[in-house]
Amino acid sequence: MTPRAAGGLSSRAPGRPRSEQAERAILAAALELLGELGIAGLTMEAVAARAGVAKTTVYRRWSAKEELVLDTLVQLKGPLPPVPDGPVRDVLCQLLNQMRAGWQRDGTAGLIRRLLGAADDHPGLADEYWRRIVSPRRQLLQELLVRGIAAGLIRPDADLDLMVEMLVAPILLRTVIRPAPMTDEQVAEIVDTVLAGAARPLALGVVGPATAAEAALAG
Amino acid sequence: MTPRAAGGLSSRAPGRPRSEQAERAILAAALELLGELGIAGLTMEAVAARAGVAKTTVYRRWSAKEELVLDTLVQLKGPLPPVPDGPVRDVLCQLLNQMRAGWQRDGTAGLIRRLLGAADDHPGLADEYWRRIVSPRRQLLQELLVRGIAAGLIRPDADLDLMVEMLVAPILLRTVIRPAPMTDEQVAEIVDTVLAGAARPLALGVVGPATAAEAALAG
DNA sequence: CAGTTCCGATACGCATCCGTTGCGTATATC
DNA sequence: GATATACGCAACGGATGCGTATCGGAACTG
Repeated sequence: MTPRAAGGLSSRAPGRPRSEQAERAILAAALELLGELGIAGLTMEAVAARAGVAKTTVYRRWSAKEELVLDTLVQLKGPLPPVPDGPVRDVLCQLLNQMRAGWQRDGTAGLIRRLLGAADDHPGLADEYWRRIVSPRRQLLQELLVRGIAAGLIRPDADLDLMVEMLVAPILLRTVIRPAPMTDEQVAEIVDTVLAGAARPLALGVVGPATAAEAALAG
Repeated sequence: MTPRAAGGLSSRAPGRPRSEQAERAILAAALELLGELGIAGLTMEAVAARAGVAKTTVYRRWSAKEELVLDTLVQLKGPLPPVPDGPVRDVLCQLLNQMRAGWQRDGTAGLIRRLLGAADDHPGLADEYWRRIVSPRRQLLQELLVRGIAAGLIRPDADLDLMVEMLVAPILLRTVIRPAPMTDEQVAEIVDTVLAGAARPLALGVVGPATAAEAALAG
């Protein structure tokens, strides 16, 4: 589509070149407005205004609103944080606190809430976000849990998918779904709880006596 | 406002009375459309059409769209399910599976996602939903955990708020945020994990040796 | 300088939706 | 029957937003 893609070596295309600064400004403005107003609330006029650019300049690059929104989300990916070395338990705390900080930054929580609400209108967008951003980080946690199995910290037949969700979901709830304060100690509490549960041989042996005591107390 | 509120005993207000059937049809249609299209997508014309009613009939009862939406949500409350008797662990499984079934019914998940996305536009609506629907059920779970403390199943200084969220959040994630299959066994797994973590005296004694073993393995 | 493309500004056509109004008809009380 | 209200239908004014079109000027190539 773009003439720039064709001319690799020789002469550039004739005419005034497109301003790359305008392109960056448009994407930045779109990202902001996306978090503030959501997909439905975002308007091309507002994007152009905040970017300090005429509406025609936006439409010259993205022929429709949905294309702009998709490119805006794609630029979000960011590099995966490197996995630090150390005991699995401490690394888990560290990574989860990192996620928490990310969700609490700026308007990130609002942006994710907006995307959730619009997931049914634009399934492609939500899938893209999940594929590019969520899945890799989830994969990373899961590999960490595998290390935990090797270290004898987690029983080998544990449901790792479920464990990852038990680690992430409470933090997601307190940062994105229903923002509320959350301390490092609480994150550690979550990690220790999940690890304690994953170390348990098969549950019934542990829960049995307690419920028996309770039954005796109730009866 | 309504003349019906004034005339308690004697004569009814003059003129043709309002159709209560139309009122029910409007609320039902609004609820459906709210789940399908969200607050922003819901239009008064669509509500009237689906209810089989003229638009004026809607505006005669609710003077604006937001008022209709609020009344639509309020009718959702439904009675709190009675707390069954039995061992805390089993009752927890039962209640959580009940919540899971509720979220998986019909378009409930979509409705909640829509509300989440619109929470920033209409903070009053989200608060109302939380106050009327979420909080009572959360309170119920918390009281159940108090019973668990009395039974010696949970250590007395446990963070009950956090525990409730650790129980609910993973289910919320798999039913509302990112719908995926979930079995009764997985719900039980969550309950047992959280209970195992809450029984632990103070964590460090349990995690210590495992990380030590891991450190020996890594070094 | 000639040719080409980008840019900003403005205006437009088209569609959607909110909330209102007018009118003829239906259903109630006195 | 007189009166008062609700109902369905249709149309309207006002606002918003998408995507397009036009125009003068700016930037870059040969």
